[in-house]
Parts: sequence; structure tokens; C-alpha cells
Amino acid sequence: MRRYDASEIEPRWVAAWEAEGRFHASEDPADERPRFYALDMFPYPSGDLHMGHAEAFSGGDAVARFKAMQGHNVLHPIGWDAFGLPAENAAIKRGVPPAEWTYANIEQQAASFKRMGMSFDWPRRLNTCDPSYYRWTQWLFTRFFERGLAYRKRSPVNWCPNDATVLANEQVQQGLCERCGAVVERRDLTQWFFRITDYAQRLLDDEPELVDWPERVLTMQRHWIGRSQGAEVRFTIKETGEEIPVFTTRPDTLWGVTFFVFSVEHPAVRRLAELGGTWDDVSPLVEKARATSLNSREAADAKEGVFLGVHAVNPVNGEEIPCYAAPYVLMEYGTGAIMAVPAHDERDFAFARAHGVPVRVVIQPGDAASLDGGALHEAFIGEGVMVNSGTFDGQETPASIGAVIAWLEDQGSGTGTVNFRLRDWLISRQRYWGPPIPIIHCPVCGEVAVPDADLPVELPTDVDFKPGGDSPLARHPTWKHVACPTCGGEATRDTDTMDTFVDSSWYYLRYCSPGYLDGPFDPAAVASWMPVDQYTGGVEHAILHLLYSRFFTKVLYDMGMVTFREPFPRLMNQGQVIFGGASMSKSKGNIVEPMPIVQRWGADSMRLMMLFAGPFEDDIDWKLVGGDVDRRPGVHAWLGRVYAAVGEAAERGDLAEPDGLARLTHRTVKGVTEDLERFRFNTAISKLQILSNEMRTVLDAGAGARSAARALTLMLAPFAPFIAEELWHADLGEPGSVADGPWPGFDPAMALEDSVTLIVQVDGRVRDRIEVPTGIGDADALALAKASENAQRAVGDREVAREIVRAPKLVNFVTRQ
RNA sequence: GCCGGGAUGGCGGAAUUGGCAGACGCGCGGGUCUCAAAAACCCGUGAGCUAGCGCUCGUGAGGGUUCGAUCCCCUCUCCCGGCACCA
Repeated sequence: MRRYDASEIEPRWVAAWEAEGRFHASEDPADERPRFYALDMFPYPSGDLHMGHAEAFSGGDAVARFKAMQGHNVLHPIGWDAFGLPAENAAIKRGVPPAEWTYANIEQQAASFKRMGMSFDWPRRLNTCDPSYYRWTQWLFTRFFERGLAYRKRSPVNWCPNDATVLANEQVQQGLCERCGAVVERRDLTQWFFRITDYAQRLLDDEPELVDWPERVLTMQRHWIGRSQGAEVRFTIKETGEEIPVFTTRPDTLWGVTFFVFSVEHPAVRRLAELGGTWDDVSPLVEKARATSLNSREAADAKEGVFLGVHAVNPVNGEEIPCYAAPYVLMEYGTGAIMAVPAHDERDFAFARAHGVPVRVVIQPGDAASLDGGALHEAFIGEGVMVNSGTFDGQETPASIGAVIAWLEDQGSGTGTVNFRLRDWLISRQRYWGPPIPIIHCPVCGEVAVPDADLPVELPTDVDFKPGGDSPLARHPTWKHVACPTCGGEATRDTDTMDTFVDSSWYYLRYCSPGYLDGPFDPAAVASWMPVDQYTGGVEHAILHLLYSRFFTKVLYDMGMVTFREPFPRLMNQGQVIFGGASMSKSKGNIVEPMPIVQRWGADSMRLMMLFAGPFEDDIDWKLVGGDVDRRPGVHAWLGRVYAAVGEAAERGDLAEPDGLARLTHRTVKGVTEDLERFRFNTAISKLQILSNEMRTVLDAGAGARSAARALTLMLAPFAPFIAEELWHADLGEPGSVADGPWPGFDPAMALEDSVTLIVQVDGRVRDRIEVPTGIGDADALALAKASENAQRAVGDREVAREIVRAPKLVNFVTRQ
């Protein structure tokens, strides 16, 4: 008997597909097939492909191939997110220029993808570090700049001392650098930002257009945007007369304000403390805060804080209350100062207790008893009735909040407002491996965008790219010196580069027309492909890449460059590939790589292992499902059986096929089609295994199975494209590529089981099983059930009180107890 | 602390609308073939009781609804992920 040998089959088809130029999306206007844009998050070239890529792309490719077989004109592009810190750091470690290292990895990954049989539209490949790409990243920056969406400001920012660069808030995880894990520091620096906060509300409003996003990603984004409705209330500093606004979600507690707190970084703190004669006490707190990261792991002690020696006047009642500076108030949220209501806020309560500030109850809980005679043991933060609040007494939350806001606005001491947690996106980096920010600083004209005709501003190659205190570009002797585009005078280039997430915020648009020279993308091509029909990628981008891309798309929409507001209506997150319950890492020594598996058992087996291991969105623990690379995977053995069975079925030609097999084939087509639509690869493969098992039985009985074999081969193609192509040609003798389909259809009547098992229960317990025709009626089913000896014995001499009949599935006799 | 998702055999996991729990696969046990082994193929495989027909128990724990619950409701435990002084 012939033997399945992936190492003989697969390289042949890699070469054949390459030679005939398969998998190109058609731009022919006469091509009337519906278009389908299947996009996988593009990889980062920091080495060869890892297990995460293998998992994600096995799934993404199955979808792309499935859609193509169904008759869609599929765009399934590939490219590389090639700029950025990891590649740069790896290059530095190896002592080679980042470009050299990056391009070498790209070629390796491209070769691996080809060996895996990914159905990419190769001529469209792009990479973000290519000047022909980042020219347009820079062009987009200048458009943002013109619209006031890119701006420079000095502010406290996240600084990674190890990578020697600033980081976006989104890149700080629990106070640590997302990339290297170093403790992030806080520095006051002048940096470039994108005004994503202008789009905060729209990022929420357009959520209904994200028709198929994982719920957890939506909640993460919602939480990150962090919308709070409330009021801005203006307090006056008694000693200076200046107004200091605060944000509160509970203006109904204004009558319970007993002190006022500034963030230690608030610009007024030093001045007020000096005025109040307390600066010597306050300054150590300020110094301490400066050294702590913005997203510090340790929340500041809510009790820590110092009296400033000045007072604030409560606008609702004119009361004078003490002002403090305390680290528990964040400069980054709200206005950097708060009105403190200890009776109704946990942190304010703890602070008040520690500093001997009075606690005044102004919200009475529904059950007044829980106030314990007015002596609070903890803050009451729930809803209730206003008390001790002048004319507002008796009003109930939440209606009271609106009433107070209306009154504040009438009084001119406050306004209803919305506050967001989202901060502007810090995009400048003091590193070499990114697109230079296309701005020229002119002593006369200020910040001037590099004219379109001068783009791209190319990265110099003769530069010491190692990270240092400033940008490597600043250290180049000549690069930054240019004439001002506006006045012609001496000026200097901005020497920072852009965050790599800027590059990846628009790559999906570039894929639609990768060689386009008149803009970042051809509007007609984008109109015909976008939005992406199915986006696949890791959940680690739940906030970063996905939020930024949504923001970019909305800006482009406002610019009239695209006609849609959301780029990715459908998103699927594949699970992580882990090992022994933990992520794979060099330090743990538990790294498994896909290519050795491909070499040993073939790409088809590797892909099937990934997709059969469990639901696509669940994590895969390779320790549990992968085993030793030298041990033959179960799916490989299965492919061997398929190879044999399809071969035998083909040899028997048109020998009659049992009706049962034909029915199973139709049922399998129905099930696999539905499973593929829902990313249920594991159950789809299981159904194919059931079909191939049945084929084996039929063949062993001497019957034919050719049409089952043909359908099986077609349905196998999205998962195991090589063996499917081989069987299609060599065994079934079909013309063309199996990848062109067409995807098999099914007859709904044939997809029904011809008989089902009728369950006979007595008091809910299964007592008999009877094979009955699918179309059996209730009366016949009941008659059969009554005739069951097993059921009769179980009923015994008890009386049947009720008969539940659900033909054709079940009859339940309920006896009188 | 808050938000989201989970918990099913030795393992990965199946199970339309509430209707045979454990599909499919791995592993394991037995067998065929072989001088032997590997491979391949066949049979078995939730637990307990039983000579057998069969019976009982069983989807994290406890309760509820129902003729019937892995599925719906309530309470709880544990696990994973995210956020974490957000005023």
C-alpha cells in the first residue's frame, strides 16, 4: 500500500503554486465575484515565525481559502510591521544594523509562510520600514498636523530607562515597560501627541458598527476610554482669589465637601504652598511623585498628604475648607484637583480620618438605619436622599444630580460635563528604528511640516543607532540641518521617530493598492475592498493597535478619504499558544517552534494540530496537545488514512455508494460549512474524521465512495491544502486547483438522518432506545414507546400520570409518585 | 476591589431551542501481523455494583424551576484574562 509522505508532496506544491502565481485578488472590474477581505494582523519580524503565528495564520488561511472556494474574490495579503523597538533591540544585541536584521527576518518568515502553504497575495507584500511605505506614514502625520491632531507639548510622560525612550500610556503595563519589563519612570518632556481624545466619544458611539467583536475586547476599549458623566465645579482659593476647577461625578455631594486636594504635580501647588508657608513639608512629596511611574503598580497611600496652608471656598455654601496636596489625586485625570467628600468617598474618608478633617453626611441611604446614628464607619457611596444640603434636601439620586448641575449652571459656578480616562496618544520616540517625524523646527516660523514633495524624510544609515539620552538622529552630524521650507532660513529637523503603532494604524488600507504613488492608498481600491470582512489576530492588541486603527479610520473619514467609520467590523481573537500553563519564553526554556514540526510532519499536520486542538479563540497548551516533535501527531496518522481511503475510493471509480455514506456526506458538508462560518475549526475537522471513518467502513465492505472522497478532499482543502491538492489531482484526476473549489453544496433533504434514536424515558430516566424514521409522528412514537418491554418493566405496576411525547426524539412516561 | 470569561473522563475537547452526557482525537489496555520490535489494522476504555439481563452514581459545590438541567434561576468555591486611587 502507498504511504503518505508530506515531505514529498508539500514542497512540490509550494513550487507549483509559486510558479503559477496563485492566490491573487482580482482587480478586474469585470470580475463579478463578491469581494472578501480576509486580514490577519501582520507579523513582527523579530525572528522566525513562532507558534502564535502558526495558530493565527492557520485559522486566517482556512477562512481565506474557504471564502475563495465559496466563490469570493479574496484579498488575503501579508506584510511586515517592521519598524520598532524589538527588532531594533535585537539588532543592537547582535551588532548588526536594524535594517539588515529586519530584512533578513522578513525573508525567513516569508519563506516559512510559503512552506506552510499560506494563500497570500504575495505581490502585495509590504513592510512598514520601506521608504515607499513610511513616506505615506509621514504624509499622514503632516495631514494630522495640519488639522491640529498632531501637536507637541511638554508634560509628564512615561520614560523607559532601559529602552531610553518615552512610551504611550497604552504601552505601560502595571507600571512596567510593555516591551522590556523595566520599571517606567516619569519625566517632564516635550513630545508629539495625536489628539485621540477628540475622538473619545465617537470611539464609543460607533461601537454598534463593530458587529462581531469579542465582548471582552469591547469592554476593554470601553474601560480604557473611561467615559464619566458629571460636572466641573469651580472652587475659589480664598488667599489668592484664583478659581480651581474640579471634576466630580457626584455634584449632589457638594454640601458634604470638607476639604480640597491638589495632585502633588498640580502647577499651582508650589506657589500655594510657598504662600501658605508649607513648601518645606510639601516638596518631599512632589519629589517622590516625580520618581514614580504614571501607571504605578502600588497605589499611593490614600492617607498620605500635606496641608498647603491655604483654603478653598465651596461655591455652594461659601464654606472655607483646607487645601491639601496628596499623591492619591492624579494629575492625569480630571483637572488634577478634587473636592473631597469623606462621607461619600472611600479615599476621602480614609484621608479625613488620618488628618482629623470633619466628615459630613449629605446622602442618606434608603434605609437610614445603616447610618448607625450618624456615626459613619465607612464611606457611603451608594444612592440615597440628599440631607444637610439646603434647599436640595429630600431629592433622590440619581435625579438629584441633574438638578444640582442645572442649579450650578444657573449660579455660574459649574457646568455639566463629561470626562474621559483616555489620554492623547504619545507618538514620538527617542529611537532610531522608526519613521522620522516630518517636522522642521524653524526659529522664525516655528514647527513646519515637511512639504509633500520632500517626503519621505529618509532615515540616515550612517548613524550610531544605539539608544542614549536623546534620539540617535540628533547625534548625526549633518542630518538634522536643513533650510526652513517656509522662509528658507536655517532650521533643524525633528529628531524623534514615530511609534511603530502609527505604522500599523493604516497598513490594511495600503494593502488595497500597495504600489500606489499618488497617496497612501487608491481611494477606488479602498472603496472596493474595505472595510475588512474578517480580521484575525491576538487579543494583546485589544486596546493598542485596534483603538489606534479605529481612530485613524475616523480621522480619514473626516478628511473625506474613506467612506466608512470602522475598519474592522468583524474581529476574531485566536488564543495564545502556551506551554505548561505559562507563556513560552527563552528564560523558561519552553519554546516550541512551528517550522521543526513542519519539517518533520508537514505543514498540513502542523495546521491541523493547531486547529484541531480546541476552539480557535481558546488558548492551546502545547504541553498537553503537542507532545514531542518526534512523536507522530494523531492528525498526521489521520491524514495517512485519508490518503489511503481517497486513493482506494478513486480506484473504484463509480462503483455504487451506499445511501448512508451519501447522507453522511451531505450532513458533513452542511456541518463543516456552518462550522467554518463560525470559526469552529475543531468541530469541522472532527466531522471530516467521522466522514473518513465511514468511508473506511464502506470501502472495507467492498462498496464505492468516490463522491464522498471528492467532497472530503474539497472540505479538507482549507485546513490541509497540500494533501487536498495532491488527492485532487493525482487521485481524483480533477482539473484545476482544489483551492478554486467550488465548495461542495448539500441537499437539505439528504442532510437529514434517515433514522433517529427515539429515547424512551420513565420518570426522566432512559429505559430504552428505539431506531425510528426521522419523520415519525407523536402517535406512532408513543405507540412504539408503549410497546417497549424495558419501559414497561420500569413502570411496573405504577400508574402513568403523564406522557411527554417529543417525536422523533423522546417519549417520557411520568408515573404517579 | 471592579469588569469579562471559565470549571465536563487519565488528557485536548463535543453536545441546535432544556431531551441518549462524554462526539472526534490523544493516551492507556487487549488482540492481529512479525523471529522480535516499530508501523499499520481490529476490539475495549467515565465511576461503582452485577455471573448476566441490567441497576446506581456522574458535567466545580449547594439549592431552585421543570416530566426532564452540562444548558435556565439563586448562593458559593476555585481558575484565567483585563483594569486597578478614574474623583
